[in-house]
Parts: sequence; structure tokens; C-alpha cells
Amino acid sequence: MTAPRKKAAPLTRRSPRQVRAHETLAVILEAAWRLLRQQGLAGFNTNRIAERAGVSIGTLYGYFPNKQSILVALARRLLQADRQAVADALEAAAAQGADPVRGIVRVLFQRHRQDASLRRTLLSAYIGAGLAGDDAEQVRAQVGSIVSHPRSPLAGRSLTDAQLFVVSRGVLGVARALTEDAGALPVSDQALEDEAVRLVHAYLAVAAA
Amino acid sequence: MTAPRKKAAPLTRRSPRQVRAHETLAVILEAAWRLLRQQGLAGFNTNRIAERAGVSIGTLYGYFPNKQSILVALARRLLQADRQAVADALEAAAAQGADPVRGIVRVLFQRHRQDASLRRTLLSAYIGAGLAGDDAEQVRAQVGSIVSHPRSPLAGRSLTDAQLFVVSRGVLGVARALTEDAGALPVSDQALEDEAVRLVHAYLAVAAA
Amino acid sequence: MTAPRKKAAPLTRRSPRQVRAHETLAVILEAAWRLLRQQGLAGFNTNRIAERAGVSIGTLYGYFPNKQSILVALARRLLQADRQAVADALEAAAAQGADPVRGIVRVLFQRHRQDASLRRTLLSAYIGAGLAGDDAEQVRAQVGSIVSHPRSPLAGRSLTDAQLFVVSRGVLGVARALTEDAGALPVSDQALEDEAVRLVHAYLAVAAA
Amino acid sequence: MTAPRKKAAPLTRRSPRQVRAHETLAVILEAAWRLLRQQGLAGFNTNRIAERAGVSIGTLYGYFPNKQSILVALARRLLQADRQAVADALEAAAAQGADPVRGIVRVLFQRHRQDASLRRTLLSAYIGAGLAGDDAEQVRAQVGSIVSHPRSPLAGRSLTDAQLFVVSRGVLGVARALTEDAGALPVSDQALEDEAVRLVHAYLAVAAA
DNA sequence: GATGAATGAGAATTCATTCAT
DNA sequence: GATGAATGAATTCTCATTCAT
Repeated sequence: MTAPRKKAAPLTRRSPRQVRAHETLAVILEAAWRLLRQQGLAGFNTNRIAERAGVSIGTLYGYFPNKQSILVALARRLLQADRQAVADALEAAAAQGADPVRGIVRVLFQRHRQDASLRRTLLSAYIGAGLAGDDAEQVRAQVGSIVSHPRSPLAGRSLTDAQLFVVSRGVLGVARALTEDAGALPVSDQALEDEAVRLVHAYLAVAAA
Repeated sequence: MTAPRKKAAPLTRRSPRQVRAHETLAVILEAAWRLLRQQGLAGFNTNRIAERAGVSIGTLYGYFPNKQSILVALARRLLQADRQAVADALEAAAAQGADPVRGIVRVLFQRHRQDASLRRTLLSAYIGAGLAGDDAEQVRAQVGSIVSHPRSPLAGRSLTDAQLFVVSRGVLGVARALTEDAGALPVSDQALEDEAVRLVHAYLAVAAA
Repeated sequence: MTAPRKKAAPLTRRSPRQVRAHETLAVILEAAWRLLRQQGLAGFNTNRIAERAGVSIGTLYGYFPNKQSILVALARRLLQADRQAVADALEAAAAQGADPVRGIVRVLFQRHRQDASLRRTLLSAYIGAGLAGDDAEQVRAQVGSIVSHPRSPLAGRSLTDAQLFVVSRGVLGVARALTEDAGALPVSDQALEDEAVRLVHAYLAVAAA
Repeated sequence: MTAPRKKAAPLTRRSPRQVRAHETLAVILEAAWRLLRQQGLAGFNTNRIAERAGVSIGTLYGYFPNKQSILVALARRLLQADRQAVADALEAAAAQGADPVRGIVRVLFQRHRQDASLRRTLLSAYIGAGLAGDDAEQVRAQVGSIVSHPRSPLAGRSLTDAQLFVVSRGVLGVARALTEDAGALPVSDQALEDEAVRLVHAYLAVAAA
């Protein structure tokens, strides 16, 4: 699974030109998601996915070239949702004149606390597939937009790639730690959020100087 | 492997009362390490490990209750070595009157760039085994000692748990990103190090204020 | 095998919806039967069964969840055949106006002398699976029908459950002894049959009084 | 296990000439007994037995040539105890002028209800080892003694081998059914005992006529 | 387009037994 | 006599994937 075994295949087959196909694909993905959440990677196998999705295993292989690609599709979905949530938070902050940094941190932390084990698995698969770069790219772009955000205290100034990388990865590192440690830390959610926000602000202040 | 199914077993069996046993254990672990590095998780199977270690499969299972536990032992070894390297860097910085933060960042980044895929696999196994907390604990302690380091600019002042968590995880997050992204980022190693150091300093300055 | 360890699984998988599947199941069972007869439990392994059945091991596991269930299926088949043979004997006795008790004893003894070791193994598996009760139930019903048989000397009278249990198990006990002792007893088959019949008649005479 | 794998070996090694050896043997047997009762055949392995007995696996193999022989020794012990219990019951009946048949049936049934699964396993091993005949022999002798018992209603008369076989196996058959069915029958212990006694009496009356 | 029976390489793990110390 | 580390053949079972219908 983790180290790819054969040839690289296209990540989806059967381009969903028809609504029907669209639906089937969604159904499979949804079933896969639930299965992974319930059973972990150990119980995640194609036959079971097909069964839960209510399609035959043959049909499943009509939509995905292999098991790995299902995992990747799931990971993409999750990461995409993360980005959407961040974008929404950004928007909301702008609308309310609130601190965009805090909005992002809050939404990120909250999402990372949910479905922690699922997220770990998916991320691991995504990274294992060598796709981490794709996501990183988009994250950097998003972080960039925060900085140049009109209501940002840094409005107008911009960060170097290295700076973008460090802030974004730093915050994501804290978020991921929430995923790993689960509830074991002796620290309140609020305190964590406050400190993460402070970390970003402190850095931005000196970085853009 | 991912979702544990049965009994929690002790992580080692045959407690090494004799020198011979000690050696055997080391031999197995070493063989496992090399195999994992060469073949990735896909080629990592107990029969192969035993073969490479030059012991019988039965002997291997005399030392480890299952495959997973070998991965965990390997991960522990890696993490332990990380901590040791950080401690050494700290010592060296003290001896030379250099910035301990930079020393740590440098060593951490360098180590995370090496054997990236191996590190990913091991970490994933370690986290999957629910052991992430164990490591986190020790990391926090170490970070604490940096801050209260006599030559530290913060000497004498101390950070809250939340603050410790945020800095340590922030830096580790950046380091791990190096593991994931491999060599794909368009940024120099030096610039990255500089920015990470700046992140920590900036935060410490406001955090301990 | 003996003490069940995990989940109780359904005793068959792939429900045979198609004729083909029906055949495959029969082929597997037949191969298992022959193998067990030839090699005993020691040589009875799933790979060998599949090989002899001319199907892949995967197919075998498509029909049976585990090895144990094959043994159980075989035992069921044997016990079922026993009951059928008894029913036939009963019918024949009725047709000829002969003693039904003798007919049953004869057929039972004869069957228990054949394939003694096979029968032992199968029975052991069946009992070990906790299924003994299922068979006992059906045996009791059958015995009941003998007693109330129109041509029986007891026609019209009926026995209590305890009485049914004692006669049926008594006779079966003698039959099973034939299975265990193999050919080692210094007694003619005819004498044994005569005495068993006498045992039953003697008991029925006083029991139903 | 069931079908013997290699050459027939002597059933015990190291003739226990010394008290020490005697004790060790008893300790091993006792540990084996408890292990078998607790874990069933599945958990019954030589390493575990040695561990529980507090001796090394090497020592265990100093006393028993192989695993099978331990099972057989255990079975012998059980069967021997059965016979002793029957002898005692016989004695007691004689002393009190009570019905010896009832005494035997009672003790036999009671013993068969205890440790049912253990008894099944042991018997199966014993029979599997082809030793059933040994026991049968002794049972027949004992049954013979009942019949010729001075206080028996049949005192002085004797039964043929076939008759001895049928009564003894008939009663044992009922007893074993108690072992198999466990608590599942809807019949009182007393009723069962009464009917079994009646079975024997009825038969003896006509058999010795 | 869908179905699902069949495939089979492959992997983990067990455990009776030996033998050098 | 005892020890216990080592052995390794043997076995069960999984699951991604194919392809005839």
C-alpha cells in the first residue's frame, strides 16, 4: 500500500460525464470514508468498500484504478475541505473586521481535533503517494493571501517563499500535533489558540520588518 | 497494522539477560532498519528481516511479539537519536557561546532531510501505535531546558505548557515538512534555517514578556 | 481450533446463488472428505484441500470462513446421513413388518464401524464447536418417532424426555464404542446387535409400563 | 497432534527414582491440567506448560518425550480417577446394602458433568492415540464385578462379553452425552439417574435369564 | 456498464523440539 | 540434571485485481 507496487495509473477512470456516474463515484467515496473512519486502515479493503457502497467490486474498479487512488481521492477531499474552511474563516474575519490569523488558527485547530486518526491515515497515504507537494503549494498561496489581506496589519507588504513556508508549516505543525496527541495534553484549547496566534503575529511583525 | 485488533502485547519478549541475546536484538533491529530504508514498507516483512539478520524467523519472534513492534522499536530509536542530537547541539552551543536555538534548528532540519521516506514510515507507525504522546512529553521537557538555559536570552524566565507546546511543535512542524516535501521546495536551506530561528526568537521575545 | 478464539463467523460465506457456486461447494467438501479420510487431521490443511478440489485457496475461503467450518460442514453431512439411514431402516422395517429397533441398531452399528477414525475426528470437531446439542435434538425426535411407530410394540404409548434421552444415548454410546475400539473386541457383530436390541426392548418394556 | 507424526516413543522418560523427579513430574502434570482446563487445546502448548510449571522447556522434555504423551498422561489420570470413584461407590453401596448400580450411575454422571470440555479433549486425545482399548478393558472388568457382586440381585450368574460390552457402553454413552450437551437438556438430573438405573436393571434381568 | 466468482502470491505467526552451555 | 535461546517447517488466511458472463 504505502510504497507503490506497480505502474503509476491515472487516479480516476471513467470520466463522469453522466450524472449517474457522478453519483456512483460519490457513493463509493462516501462509503470509503465511513469505512476508514470506523475500521482504520486495517479494515479498509476494496471488497468491503464496494459492499458498503452497494456496488459490485467490478464497478468500483470501473471508477478507481486501484485501492491507493481511493485513499488519495479521500485525502484530496479532506485537504480541499480544509482549504475551503480556511477561506471561509478569512472571509468571515474580513466581514467582521476580526483578526484573520485567529480565524484561521481556530478553524484549523478545530478541524484537526476531529477525526484525528482518519486524518493521520489519509495524510500518510497522501504523503506516501508523493503528493505532499501539491498541497503545500496551495497552502503557501493561501498563507500569502492572508498577509496581503487588505485588513491585515501587513497589508501591502509581502513575505519571501521561505517565510511563507515557515509560518504556514509552523502553524500546521501545531495543528497536526493535535491530531497525533489527541486529548493527552494538559492545556486548554483556548490557551493553545492564543499562543499559536501570538506565534504568528510575533513572527510576521519581525519578518516583514 | 493500523487499527490494533487484539491484545496489547509487550513490546519486546525475550528479555536479554545474556550478552548473546543483546547482540541478537541489535542485529535484528539493524537488519530491519536497512531493509526498511532500501525497500520501503512494501518490502518490509518479517521473513525478510530475519533472513537479512541471519537469524531464524522463530528467533525474531522471540524478540518481538509482532511486526508492528519492530517498527515501533525502530521509531523509538530514531526519535531517541533526534533527542540526543539536539542535546549535543545544545551542549556545543553552550561551549561555544553560540545561539542554542540555531544549533537545534540546524541539527533538526539536517536530520529531517536525511532518510526522509524512512522517517515518514517510522513516524507513521509510531503515531499509529498511539505512542506520539510519549515522544511529545520528552520533547517538551527538552524545549523547556533550552529556554531556561543559562546562556539563553530568556535565562531565568519560564514558559507555560501551552507556550512550550506551540514553539516545539511549530519548529517540528517545519522540520517534518522537510521530510514530506523532500527536495521540492524552491528555497535555500540557509534561508529556511534563518527564518525558523527568527520564528522562535520572535515568539520567545513576546511569550516570555 | 478447539477453544474458539474470536468472532463467531457464519458457517458458510458465498451463498450459492448460482449453479456453479453450488457445484464448487460440493467439490470442496468432497475433496476435504477424501483428504481427511486418507491423511487424518494431521494432513488436513486448507491448501491441500483447495489443491485437491482443483480450486484456488482464495475460492475455498470464499465458501468457508475458516478451516474449522469445513470440519463442521463435514460432520453435519455425516450426521445427516446417519439420520437418513436410520429413517430408511425404519421405513424398510415398516414395509416388511420387521422389528424397527433391530433395523436401526443394525444400520447404526454398521455405519459406525466404517471410517471409524474419520468419524471420530469429525465428531470431535462438531462437539468442540459446541454443536452437539443440535444433533442430539434431532436424534431425540427420531427416537420418539420409533417408539410411537404404529407397528411398534409400544404403539400409542409415549416416553418422557428423560427416557428418550437414555435409550437414544445408550444405543449411540454402544455404537460410538465401535468407532473407538475399532476391531479390537472379541465379540461377534451379530452378538452385539442382538444384545443391543435386547437392551432396548427390555428398557422399553419397563419404561412404558 | 491427533494423527501421530513420527515414531512411537516411550510415554515417559526419566523413570522417577528420586523423590525430586517424582515431584517435578507431578508439578508438570498439574500445570498441564490447569492450562488445558483454562485455555482448551488451542492454548495448550509445551512452552506454556513449562512456564506455568515453573520449569524450563528442556526439563519438561526430560520427563515427557513429546506433547502428545502429556495429554495421554492426563487422560490416564482422569480415567483412573473415574475407575477409582466407581470402585469407591461400589464399596459404599456394599457397606450400606444399597443398590450398586445406582451408586455407579450417580458417581459417573456427576463426574461427567464436571469439567465437561476438559474431559472431551482428553478423551479425544486418548482415543486418538489408539488407547481406547486399554480403558475399555478395565471398564469391562469392573462391570463384571458389579454383576457378580455378592449383594447383586444377579449374584453368582455371569454375563457374556457382548453383554458386558453393551451395558457398560450404554451407560457410558449416556454419561458422555452429559459431557457433550452440557446443560442444554430439559431434564432433571434425578430423572436421568433413575432412568439409567432402570435401563441397567431391565437389561440385567433379561440378559442373565 | 455492471456483476461477483475466482485467483494466488504473499505475509504473519506458531510451536514442538533440539542442544550447547 | 537443568536451562532457554534458537530453529524453521508448516499453516492459516487476506485482499487487490481480473475477466467471463
